[in-house]
Amino acid sequence: MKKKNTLQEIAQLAGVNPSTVSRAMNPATAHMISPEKRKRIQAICKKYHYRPRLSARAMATGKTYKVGLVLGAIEQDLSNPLFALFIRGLCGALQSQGYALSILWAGHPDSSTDNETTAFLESNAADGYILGSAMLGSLTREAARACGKPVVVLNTLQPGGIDPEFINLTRSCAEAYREAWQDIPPEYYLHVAFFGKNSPDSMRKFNEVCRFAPAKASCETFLFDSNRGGFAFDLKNAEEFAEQHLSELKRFKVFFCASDLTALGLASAFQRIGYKVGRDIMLIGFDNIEATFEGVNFPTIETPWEEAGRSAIQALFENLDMPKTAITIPFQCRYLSSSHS
Amino acid sequence: MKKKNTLQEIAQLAGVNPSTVSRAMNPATAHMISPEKRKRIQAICKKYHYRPRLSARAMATGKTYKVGLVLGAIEQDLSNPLFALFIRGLCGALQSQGYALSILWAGHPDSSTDNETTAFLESNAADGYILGSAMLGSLTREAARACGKPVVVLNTLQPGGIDPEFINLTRSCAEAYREAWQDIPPEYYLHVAFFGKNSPDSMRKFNEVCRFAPAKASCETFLFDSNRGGFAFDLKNAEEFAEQHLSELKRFKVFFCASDLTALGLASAFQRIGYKVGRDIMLIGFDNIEATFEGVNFPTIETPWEEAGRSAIQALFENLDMPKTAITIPFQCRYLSSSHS
DNA sequence: CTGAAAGCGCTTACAG
DNA sequence: CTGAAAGCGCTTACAG
Repeated sequence: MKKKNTLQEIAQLAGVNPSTVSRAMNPATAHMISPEKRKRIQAICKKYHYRPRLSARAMATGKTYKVGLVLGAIEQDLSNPLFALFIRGLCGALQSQGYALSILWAGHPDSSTDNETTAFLESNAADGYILGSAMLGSLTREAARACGKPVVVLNTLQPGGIDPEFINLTRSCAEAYREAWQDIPPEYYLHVAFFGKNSPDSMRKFNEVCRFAPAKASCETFLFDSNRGGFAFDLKNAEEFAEQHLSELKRFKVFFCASDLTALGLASAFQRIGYKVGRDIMLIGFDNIEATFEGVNFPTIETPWEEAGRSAIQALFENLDMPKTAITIPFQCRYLSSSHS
Repeated sequence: MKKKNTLQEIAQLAGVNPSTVSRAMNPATAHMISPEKRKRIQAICKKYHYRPRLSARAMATGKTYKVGLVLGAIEQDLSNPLFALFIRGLCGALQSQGYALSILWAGHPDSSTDNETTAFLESNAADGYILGSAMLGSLTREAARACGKPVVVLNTLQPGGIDPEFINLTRSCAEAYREAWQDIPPEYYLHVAFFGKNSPDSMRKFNEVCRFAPAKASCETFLFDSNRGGFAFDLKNAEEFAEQHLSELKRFKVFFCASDLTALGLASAFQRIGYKVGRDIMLIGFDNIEATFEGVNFPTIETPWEEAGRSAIQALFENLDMPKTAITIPFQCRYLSSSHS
């Protein structure tokens, strides 16, 4: 079947007006066409692999059917498996509506790619944007602000607070940490530590841990500077640090960990000296990677990244007309007790 | 400055014909306009943050200014830091030409997202496609074949051979392995092993190692089944396996490793028994992650992923008109001796 | 070098 | 339920 290229040609083949074909092919208007005619038209379209050309439809409707994901340090953002889940959420929600995700590499702040990004934003290349990285140049942020389209910022990655001009997608771990504390026997309250890589993200998590600590509890920190970058080294880095500081670490019974990988590293170190996780020490992970691949055997706190991606898209679609409201879309982390695996 | 939305408005402001504005704004035609007029028009456009709307331009030119990256198992593909480099290469090359990358999640083979992908491909949503994953449904592959647009397949991920209907981006490690062997003292030729995770990718690497082995050399394999998925565990998995098989491993002097991470795991295991890498044993890594973050202290084989991304785009652009030629675009791996760090 | 006009392939009031 | 027509905002021969 040779591919037919335009509405016109299909209309001729079907012996109807192009507008009839158009209506039959659009789910939103298909009901206007009599069932027999609709079926016949759709059959012809399928036969010739015809679909309305997206750019023509875009021109006619004023939409672009694109949402732009603006990334700064691609190599960092994209190499996190959890970010991949977020993207999957974005793509899933978009594609079911006939939209697609466009990646915009804003490069390093204020580089030439920053300008390309600005150009992209100013050329109405998408109906909405998602700022997915903390590493964005001011030019890019400014252009996003001025583009007249709704913008979602991923606030987990954003050290600052709520941005009044954007739609803020924020992570809320309150409930999860509260539940985690409830699982800790009170006799351990004075033997709780936070363990993880020294990073702003860890500090934020530590603050949350403290915020929801019971009255008589306390929490110390063990933060290691990672000489090797990338989360692929998190496990090993954690293990090495733990081995070096085992004598101090042994004073504690419970560890809130910055990630599942650091928790696994800590576990390895303890296992080497015969400690058993769950018996001698208690670990509470934070989903970093583990949950995407297999069950964990200690409790962890899960961030519903895919769901967050879907929420981001939903928020964009709901704000297509009134772009610049200060909105906060929280997504709740969940505490998963160890039995979940 | 209120944003001006159309060529018309800008033309009025500048007191010229819309076509003159159009020409002044397009780098390819700007030379047709007298310098003074051009400057004046460009200044006005900048002042009002005006750029020609991409979808209108697309309609007029018949291009889409998009290239689609078709991904199957997003969570796998995107979570590899090296794939991120590939994407950076794609985005960089595209953006400098006014193009953007669209992500297409084809989902699990033959699921409903497969249909969405087909719909996307049939609606002329991009000027070319890159099949970035081995995990693609047959529907998707078929649609890519039929879409009348150039298609690049990433052949490193493809177990099969060259596909005559696509542009094949293939990795060539011949030269790198040849050089690697040259660095190995002949007295070790009978004490060489390949070490890595048991996977098709490892097997292909092992085959290459053997193919370029000197006449009197031999190479055994040590492949471990990874009980934990994801490359974040590669290091730890390798280390554990190596510790369990240390007595056998000690028979060897040289290890070709499937990745830098597995090499690091192996190194850890040997270090625990006092061996020193570079003195007692020789490791040859394969860039998996390490090189993106820091120098390695053993030789490795680097795949120029970002360059590969740029090559993919170049190949697409060169084949916009004659899409279905069997083309092979090789990208050469490089052997990096340990001195490079 | 610049303008007037046709046209890209759809969608969607409007009329019947 | 269907058709004829206008229009979305650009680009690009064509004419001058």
